[in-house]
Amino acid sequence: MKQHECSISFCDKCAFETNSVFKYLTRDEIERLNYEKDFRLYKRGDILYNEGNRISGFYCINSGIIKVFKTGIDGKEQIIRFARRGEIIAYRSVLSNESACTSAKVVEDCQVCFIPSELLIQFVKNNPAFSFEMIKLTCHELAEANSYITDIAQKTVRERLAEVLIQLVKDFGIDDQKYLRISLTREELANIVGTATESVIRLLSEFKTDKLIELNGRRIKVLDVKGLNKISNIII
Amino acid sequence: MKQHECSISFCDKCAFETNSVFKYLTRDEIERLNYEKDFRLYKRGDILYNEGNRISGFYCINSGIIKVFKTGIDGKEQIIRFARRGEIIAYRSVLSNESACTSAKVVEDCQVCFIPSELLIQFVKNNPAFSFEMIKLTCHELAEANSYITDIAQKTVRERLAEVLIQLVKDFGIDDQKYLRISLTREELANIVGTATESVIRLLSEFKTDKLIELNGRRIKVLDVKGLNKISNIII
DNA sequence: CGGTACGTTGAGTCATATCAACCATAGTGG
DNA sequence: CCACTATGGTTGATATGACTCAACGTACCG
Repeated sequence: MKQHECSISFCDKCAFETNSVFKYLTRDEIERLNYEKDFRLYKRGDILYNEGNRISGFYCINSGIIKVFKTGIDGKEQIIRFARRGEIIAYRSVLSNESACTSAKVVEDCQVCFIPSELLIQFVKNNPAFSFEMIKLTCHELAEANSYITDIAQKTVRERLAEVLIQLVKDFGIDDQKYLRISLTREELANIVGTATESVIRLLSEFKTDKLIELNGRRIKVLDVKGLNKISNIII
Repeated sequence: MKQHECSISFCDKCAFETNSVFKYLTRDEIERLNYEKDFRLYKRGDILYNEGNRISGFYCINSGIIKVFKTGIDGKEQIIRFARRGEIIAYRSVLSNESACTSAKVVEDCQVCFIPSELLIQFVKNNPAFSFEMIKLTCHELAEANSYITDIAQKTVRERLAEVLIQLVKDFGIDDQKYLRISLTREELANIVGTATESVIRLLSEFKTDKLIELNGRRIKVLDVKGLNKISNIII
């Protein structure tokens, strides 16, 4: 878990570029944020915090990708969500003043800002507009979580894998060669879907046979989003 | 979906008795709440609102039990949570100004108060203490949802059913004869666990054989919480 | 009394997990 | 430079948990 100090663009610039919740802070508040934040670099595999940790602040991601997960039976990870540029993690534990109920690990090398707990609490308590946005953010995550519960409970692994691929396309996009802009190990994919690594491998190669995707090691080329949608049985 | 008007104790009294979020409102605010709320009665099976509805307010439960669920493949319900005395539902949709992402149906006859959207939004925008409590509430639900995702993804149906029974004991308690204070159909149990009705029936009768529970129609007597805990493989 | 909703049981099937073996790749250290 | 190890990917064989389908029992209700 290496950390390096270095400089980064001011928070106000970043907040507007990324459309983050910090957009709703006042000029003074964002100055304080800028002053008190701690800029850090992390490499793939680094852990930001672990389930059960009492944490003294939360993180805003400037670049890179973080996975947020819970650890279940015999250490198997269940990935809850990914966080990328402009998104914040660990704010839940700060706000409810509980120890972390998830862990966070770097998927793609990251630049993040660490922000002390007190600051978030003060902003929430003093700035109603910001507070309202935080509520919306949390509500949004809650809606997603509920819908994921329904999916996992009712859909087959095949349907869920197709859905996860579509979701990854929506969240991270594809490059000009149609390659997904996030690359995960088979095990990580399995830990999103909630299945065994071998099942992911088999299903991916089925999708490949059906010309829905192409595989190049860890890189996935998405050929037929409509086809995947059909498989995933998305409820509108 | 029958509704009746009638009188009920003032909100301030109720809020303190039930320890609800409304405890954090000012005297003036709770007066307004009291004045603008609409008291209603619902019977088992009544629907408060449906997924996709645009709703003009939210509900505070005074007595009875409501199930909040999402509708999945071919109409199968996935129960997300229950709400009981002092708890509020549908606030998520109000706050994020989206149509409902769940439905709500009465499990045990209810007295509820219907509160117009504007009121909640005003309270949240003007009362930081209340707003902070709303954030905590949402964060708490989020933590529970995340942990349920992990459970469904990683545990067997048997483990989950045991866990659900324990959770129901925690939430609703047992009477002096050790009967669970909520009675659900087998199908409803299945819709919490995320499985088929028949599977619940078979597993319940296994639990009965193993002297963990006793069954009397819809009523469940919980004999051995420790045993259920062991089966459920609870992660501390 | 028939109707409807719920509960139960058995049999058969299938998706998915598990176990095991093997390959590819990259990094490490002597 | 090569053996060594770790990590990730793949495939096949096998086991089994859980679902589906179907039949039937039970109980309440108008």
